[in-house]
Amino acid sequence: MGRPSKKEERTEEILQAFQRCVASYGIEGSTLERIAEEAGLKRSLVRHFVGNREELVQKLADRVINQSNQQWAEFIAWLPADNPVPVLLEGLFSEEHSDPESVLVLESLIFAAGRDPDLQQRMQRWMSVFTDDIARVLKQAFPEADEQALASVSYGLTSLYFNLDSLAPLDMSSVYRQPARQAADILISHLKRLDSSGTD
Amino acid sequence: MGRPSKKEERTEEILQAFQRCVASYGIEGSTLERIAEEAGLKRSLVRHFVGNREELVQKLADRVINQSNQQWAEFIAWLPADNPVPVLLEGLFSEEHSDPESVLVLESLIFAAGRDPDLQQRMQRWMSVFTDDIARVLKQAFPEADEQALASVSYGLTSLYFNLDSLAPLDMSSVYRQPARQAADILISHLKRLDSSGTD
DNA sequence: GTTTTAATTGTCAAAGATGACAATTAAACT
DNA sequence: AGTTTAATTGTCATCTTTGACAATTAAAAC
Repeated sequence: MGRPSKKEERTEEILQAFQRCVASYGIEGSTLERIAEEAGLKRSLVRHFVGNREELVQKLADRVINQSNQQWAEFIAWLPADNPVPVLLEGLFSEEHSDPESVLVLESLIFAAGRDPDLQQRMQRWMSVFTDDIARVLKQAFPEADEQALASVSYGLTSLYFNLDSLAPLDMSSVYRQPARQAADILISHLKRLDSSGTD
Repeated sequence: MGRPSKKEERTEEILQAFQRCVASYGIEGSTLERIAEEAGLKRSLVRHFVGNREELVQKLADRVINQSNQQWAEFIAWLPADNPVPVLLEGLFSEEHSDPESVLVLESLIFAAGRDPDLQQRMQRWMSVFTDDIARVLKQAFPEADEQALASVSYGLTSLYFNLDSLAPLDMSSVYRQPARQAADILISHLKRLDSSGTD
């Protein structure tokens, strides 16, 4: 009985609004007032549903990290067993699949990790999962390539991917997307050459 | 006559302190109070010498961009005419030459450029100079390589360089420096293969 | 319609950040 | 010593952000 709770939806709306704010103003620049306005709510409601500022940031981090982990895991699992590399590159560098906002939020979290040991550990792990998963896919496609080369190419792809979105505020993605993609191709072609057993 | 002015030194000290603050708290998180404390001065003095917050940010941007441009120009000019590429890579990826603080500040400026059209233009130009200069050096070393490949490798090196420093808050540079360096080598080796006239 | 539960609104005080300015002190020069 | 210039200190009013909580309204069950 009693009035039905909107806690879950509201929390979701608020965290989404927070995410948008962080993407354009950064964590420190996202005041409760701004978040509330972005969510179309009163500030009191933000506090009522999600808590104080500290909890808000904590929950945003949880949400973003979990969401990213999940989407990434799905993406990796969804890659075709047969010839995964071109699909991987498409997913990382095509305009349709790009999501600068999420990446900017993740970067803000990495930045904030500098003064939050807990967050630092989580983002370290998050980063490792990213490069390790890529390395695993590459290893499968190029089994003869040595581990160092695989690790380097994985890291290289990661750098190219993140850098592209971190330059989003400059509004030059149209200029840099193609070079990023081509640089990725070059890194991959290096593995192809190392691996003459190439099914690729 | 009269008491000698310390405006220049103080301004310098304040902007350096601001820079340190930005590197760990971001632009929005750098309050005048914090900057003053970091500089070992009273807040009134910060205002007295540099002006209000707006001017402070403006002058920081000027300083960082100009300083970066100048150091970069010197670095490029200082490269040996003979075999510049290995020295270029050393400068970009060796631990001794790394300066994460400056890069973090530049990234904060790029981030802030999202809501400041003026700054956006300046950072666009700054970014272009960076990649174009690298492309010029590579062009000289590999004259036969096609322009697209040169542009892609230049952008790739830039991404690897920036990403390495932007991960500084994670305190994993010791892990990622070598992969970054090796990925850079892979990109370069691609140009070598394209350019059989290689003096390199 | 009464009860119950929770969303929603509104307000107030405390803390933090900023801007402005008066008062004082320090370092030069004559 | 006196003058001049500017650094330095201190304070006050204002604005913003935040936290806390009371009062009201809305939606369900009975």
